[in-house]
Amino acid sequence: MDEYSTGFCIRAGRSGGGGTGTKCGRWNPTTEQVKVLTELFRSGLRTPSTDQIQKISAELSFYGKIESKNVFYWFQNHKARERQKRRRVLVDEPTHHINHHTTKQINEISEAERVIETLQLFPLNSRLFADEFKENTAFTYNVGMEMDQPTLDLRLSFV
Amino acid sequence: MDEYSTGFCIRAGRSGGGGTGTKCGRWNPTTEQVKVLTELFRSGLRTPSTDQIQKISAELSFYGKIESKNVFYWFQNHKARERQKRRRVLVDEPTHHINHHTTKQINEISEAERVIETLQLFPLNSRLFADEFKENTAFTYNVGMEMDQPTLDLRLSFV
DNA sequence: CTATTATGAATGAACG
DNA sequence: CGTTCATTCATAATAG
Repeated sequence: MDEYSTGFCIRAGRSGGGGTGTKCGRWNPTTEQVKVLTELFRSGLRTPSTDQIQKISAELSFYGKIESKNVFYWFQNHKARERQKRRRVLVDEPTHHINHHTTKQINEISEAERVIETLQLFPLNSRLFADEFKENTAFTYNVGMEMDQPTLDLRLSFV
Repeated sequence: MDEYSTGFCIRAGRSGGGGTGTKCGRWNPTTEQVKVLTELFRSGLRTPSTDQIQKISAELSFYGKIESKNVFYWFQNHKARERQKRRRVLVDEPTHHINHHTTKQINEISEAERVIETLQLFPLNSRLFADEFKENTAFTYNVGMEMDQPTLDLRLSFV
């Protein structure tokens, strides 16, 4: 239809040789990776700094191939889509209906959002994650604590 | 359940022809424009001066609607992302023995940057690009400077 | 297989 | 300049 399809994405293509399912297409996060990322997001982390991104990436690499940019995009997209949805709800909801039950967890997020502002560094530990690999052991989220990492400066430009 | 219909504001229908009226939305560069810009960037141009921007914009306007600020932003973004990308890869790719290769490339670029600093003007040959796509051939105008400037061919071995 | 959805990736624009 | 936001493109995943 449209001709403006710049289509120049990473065309993995079958680079002669083994096509061992090496789908160099796009990153396909594992369940565990998504789980961790989602947890971080729910904890309030919205825009991790470069340092954070790299640490997160490093930790998540335990579960499978991953790059920093994947983490970067993941948060970028999640935040954007969160806003997108919220926005749609607002638009979809004229000034008529006073309250709706569609605004349920949105409030939660707003709440958590504030909490993370002072999050120093998540205690990501490969061993830790490995242990809870399959077990649904509640995450040991020592948000305010540091394991053995020195108080890393991790301030978001909050106000 | 998602039926995003944020479809207001035409989707840049500036397909060559009457690009008139197409004013909403953001600039959607044509492949030709991107190609030229990329070429310039690869030639070492990183922060074009106002004059350069003006001329580049003028040149690219042949391929479609474009403003100076688009060119300005394009270079800003491209440079920033190139750097960002390099930085990530640097920290993100420990599996590879990164000799001084990376550094070498950087130096090369710095060098090229210096070179382009004196790049008088457009080393582009419009006809070349046009020829590659359609038949917009007949199209020999000079970027606003003297027409004594012979059509330089800055073609790189790339593409 | 084709159509739809979910989401990774890209990038124009702009902010601090 | 580095970072952030918004829209859009492309494609893996999944429904039909």
